[in-house]
Amino acid sequence: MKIITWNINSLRLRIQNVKRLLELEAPDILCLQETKVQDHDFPAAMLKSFGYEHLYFHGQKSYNGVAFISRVPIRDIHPLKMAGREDSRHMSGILPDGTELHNFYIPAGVPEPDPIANPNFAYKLRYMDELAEWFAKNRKSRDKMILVGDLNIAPHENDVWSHKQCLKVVSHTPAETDRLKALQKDLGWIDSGRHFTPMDEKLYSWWSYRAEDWQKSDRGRRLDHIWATEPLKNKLVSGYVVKEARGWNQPSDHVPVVLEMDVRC
DNA sequence: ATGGTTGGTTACCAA
Repeated sequence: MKIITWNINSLRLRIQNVKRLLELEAPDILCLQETKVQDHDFPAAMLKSFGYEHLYFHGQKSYNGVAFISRVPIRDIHPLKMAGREDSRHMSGILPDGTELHNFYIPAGVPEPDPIANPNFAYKLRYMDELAEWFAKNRKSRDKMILVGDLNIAPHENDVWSHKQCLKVVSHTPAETDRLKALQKDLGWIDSGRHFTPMDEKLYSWWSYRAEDWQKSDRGRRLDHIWATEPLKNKLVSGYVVKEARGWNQPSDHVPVVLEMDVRC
């Protein structure tokens, strides 16, 4: 089974990029964030024509929005709402083998990393706190689960281009990285990105639109993640990012993150 | 210290 997560930053604008990824990587399930499309405008016919029959989406106007583009049916689709808001930032479902799949778009929280001056950052911290509470209360480390998404946090030193210069930049502040690491530790989640790429190697999934040349400056961050719980550990086969997607026509600022597992779905 | 770009919507907000 191959699962991909991708912040598409408008599904309708980048439907041809989605087609290209599906042809290139042929995932069983593509998990999207920032679809920016309401459910009645979701490009279902187009995605079905790409060979993906099972579509699940939870969108809203202009912002946010998550989806599963799948070759296999996913049951018990369910959105979680955090921090007292109705944002379309999560959906979960159960795969045919019983694994629970969670797809998150965690608030970016920009621009200043100050919860008093910046309500967006306060929302992000509260979202993280409630997320940790929800998993602690409702799930166990022995549950077969995969968690993917744009978590908007680069937890480790080599998940950003400069640890020192990013410490006060939203996505790499201790308030955020401590919370993400605690969430990971609680249920013993395995970070597949770092399972397959050593900690001392730079690994990014996002490059800003604002760089003159994203490749040359290479000021990336690893904001997108795929985690798995312990029962799936010995099934993990490979994990990588599709960096070339950042160079496609009208690219998303995020690239797809891939996990392959030795599991039939 | 600042501005740099993009997308959705349609005058700015979110990232």
